Amino acid sequence: MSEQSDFLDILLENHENMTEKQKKILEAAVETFSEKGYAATSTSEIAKKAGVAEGTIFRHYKTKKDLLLSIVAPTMAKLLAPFFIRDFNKVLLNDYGDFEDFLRAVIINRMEFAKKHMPILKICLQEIPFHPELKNQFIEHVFNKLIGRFKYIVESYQKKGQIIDIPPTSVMRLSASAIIGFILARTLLVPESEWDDEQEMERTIRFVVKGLSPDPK
Amino acid sequence: MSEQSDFLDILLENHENMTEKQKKILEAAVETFSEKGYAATSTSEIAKKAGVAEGTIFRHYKTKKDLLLSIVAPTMAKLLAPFFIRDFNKVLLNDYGDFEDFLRAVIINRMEFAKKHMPILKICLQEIPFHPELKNQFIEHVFNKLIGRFKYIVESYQKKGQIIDIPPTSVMRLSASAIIGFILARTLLVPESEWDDEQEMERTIRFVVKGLSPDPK
Amino acid sequence: MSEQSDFLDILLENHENMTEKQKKILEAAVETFSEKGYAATSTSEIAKKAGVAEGTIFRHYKTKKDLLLSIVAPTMAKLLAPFFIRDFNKVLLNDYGDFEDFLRAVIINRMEFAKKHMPILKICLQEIPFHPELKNQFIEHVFNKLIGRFKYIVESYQKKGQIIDIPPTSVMRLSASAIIGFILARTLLVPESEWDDEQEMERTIRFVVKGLSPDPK
Amino acid sequence: MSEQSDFLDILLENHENMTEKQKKILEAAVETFSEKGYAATSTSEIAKKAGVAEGTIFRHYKTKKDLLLSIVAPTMAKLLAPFFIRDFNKVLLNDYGDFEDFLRAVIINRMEFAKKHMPILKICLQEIPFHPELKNQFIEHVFNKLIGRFKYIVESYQKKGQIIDIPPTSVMRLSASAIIGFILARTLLVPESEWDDEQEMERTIRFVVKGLSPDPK
DNA sequence: TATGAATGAGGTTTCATTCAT
DNA sequence: GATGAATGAAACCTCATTCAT
Repeated sequence: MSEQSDFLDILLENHENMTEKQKKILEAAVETFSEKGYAATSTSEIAKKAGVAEGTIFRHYKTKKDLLLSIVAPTMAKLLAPFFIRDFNKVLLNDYGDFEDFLRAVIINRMEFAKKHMPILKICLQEIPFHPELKNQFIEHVFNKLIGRFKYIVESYQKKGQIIDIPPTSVMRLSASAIIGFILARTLLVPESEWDDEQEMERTIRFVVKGLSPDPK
Repeated sequence: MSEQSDFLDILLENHENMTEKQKKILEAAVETFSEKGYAATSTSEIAKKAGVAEGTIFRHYKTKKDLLLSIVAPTMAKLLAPFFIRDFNKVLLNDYGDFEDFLRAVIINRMEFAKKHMPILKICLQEIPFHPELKNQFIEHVFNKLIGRFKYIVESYQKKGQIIDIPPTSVMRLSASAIIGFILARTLLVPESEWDDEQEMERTIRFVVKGLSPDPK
Repeated sequence: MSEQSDFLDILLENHENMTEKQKKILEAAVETFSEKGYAATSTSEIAKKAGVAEGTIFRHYKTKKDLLLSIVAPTMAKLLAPFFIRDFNKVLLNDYGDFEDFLRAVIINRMEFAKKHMPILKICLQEIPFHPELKNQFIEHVFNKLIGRFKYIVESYQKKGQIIDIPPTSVMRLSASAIIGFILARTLLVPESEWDDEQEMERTIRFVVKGLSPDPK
Repeated sequence: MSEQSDFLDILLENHENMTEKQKKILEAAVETFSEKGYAATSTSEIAKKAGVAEGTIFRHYKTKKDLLLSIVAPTMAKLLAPFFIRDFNKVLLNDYGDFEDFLRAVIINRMEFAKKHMPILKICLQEIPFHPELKNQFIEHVFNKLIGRFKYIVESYQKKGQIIDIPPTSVMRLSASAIIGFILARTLLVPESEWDDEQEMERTIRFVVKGLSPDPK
């Protein structure tokens, strides 16, 4: 399954009846927003890149902001959170005995996801701070649901004595920092340099696992 | 020393001969760029907020981009890196025996710095990805110098057997992730909620220290 | 007979083969043109209000202007003048002895007409000044025919010594001003306030009759 | 005193500090709005006619609507009503014994006013029905004040036995219809034809005076 | 016949920048 | 140095109209 079609599958989940041109518009918008930022992108640029007339954009999206939301909102509401949660369920059902195995699965999974959807994720990251609606959507659909799931998982590992006894939110913050830092370092800072993926991942996992391990009695 | 004057001190280091109006322009620009993003901010808006005429901005800064650079560049070149390095020197001279003490000092120091200069840091974070000059400046003046310093420090602690034997860049990535994650969580995600600063900091320090500690032989 | 069907009857006089959609389009156009003015009304708005596709309008009316003309032209050519003339004939055939009786009949008749077709009349009033074709049509089909008829009637009353001996056009101007002023005051200025229709009409009739009565010898 | 400068005097009453270009914009806007209607006039057309850049319009008037209001509102608030009232005062102070003399003065005065400001009056007439703010302003600043004044005058003539004893509003309606009908016939319908101004005016005055005269006892 | 996606010209408005004062 | 009117290119958006289905 190619990245392209996968991306469209996701954005199309509820809009199967999408024109070819509309798809082109979405693709062009994602690419340009990601490269230059939302505010610095002009609709005429998107139209040109999509190979459509500028008016066509506004037939499908009432405003430029609408176009942004139609990219970011489903990414957060239907893509990020559900995927996350589904993965976590899978992870739980598989009943990884070790926190380490669980962490490894999550990192690999999210890493792949990030690689596939980097442009759209970059847009989210860049625009959420400037658009209160997006911020609210993020908190509601992503953050809160994430916390709920994570709390349950962490507590189960804490009961097993594999994680130190601190609030699950703190566990989440520390783990997420490491994972996101790993992804960002990988994709943004050193995109082409010497970087042993396998090794760095192992180092990250070891770091988190040891960092969160309980003190010996 | 008030935050205001401190901010201006920094941006003024090389431009002692700055008019009152110019200072007002800088302040207004920082505030607005931070709130709405560079591309979404109009110069007329800055002028209004600064209480100057629209033309006055262009008397001091040839273009709007110039204004951005005059905020971000010195922040990175003279503010971020030098401060960092100076602190590190202090830290080293004081010869903290424990890596833990060193880490604690760094976190407290950077935390204060971030609190004081949040708007300007937000601008950097948001705009660096879209402006190649800034990206280069960042890598050259901040990232590379940081790595140089850090490498030296990490290796000294590795020699003391307090840090696991992995590449200093990995140590830096893992530590920085935790610190930056701590700061972002503190300032962006939970700006007003229940958050025990002291405790969370201790948890973060413990996490990094344990996470980087060498395996027992 | 409902107002709706009556309206369509009139506009349909020569176009018996009008589809249901076409009727809907005409109704929607009349309503919207009247509310917002021709230039400020978009064809898509009409389409939406009529419940048809945007393209359907242009299947029946080559241009937007065509749509306007197809409303205004028949209203003037077949609706306004003929009705007027027919009434006048009736009036004359009945041979009202008194100018006063004649005037009363005209006012009542036109008042009812105006109430029934206010939107379409408003469109005519608003758009005639901006469209030379309409202006010509108005002068040719309404104004000139009206004058011809009126001249004959006025002269007959002048012969009877019931109207002062001034040019019929002046009589027409003065009478029309009073009648139109009456209708506008009634429909536009005081649409809901205290207004005794019966009494105001009597006052208007008395005003015109006395105003046009010959000087006593 | 030329019509041009007079017009600007009026619109400038409160804005003495108006750019030359701004005046040009106002003139061009009045001319074009009057000719083609507000909605059918483009700002680029106004700019071209005024000999300024399109942006210049929006430096002085935030929106196109603003430009309309800046023409119509003062015309109604400061021009129409006050002039009217001042004239009426003059008229009263001069203590015209006869209602006929009073009427003659009013007709002449308003006729001149209409001739001078026809374009701007046409704009008012055309646009008030489509803009609720304007409608309210008209009722508040023109209509209500007019009624107040007129009531007083009419009643004084009714006491003198020169006007029939009907409500002053009815007197006003009938008189205004005749005057406005006179002006419109003169300026719109027969702008160039054979029309003896002097005679038509006398006929109108006679018509109103006789039409409103009390019944002989 | 009816549709509605697509168009592109043109509409209103914004904005960085210039320049006479 | 400071102003703010002026600019004109370009931004976002609308709309009458066309055309493949």
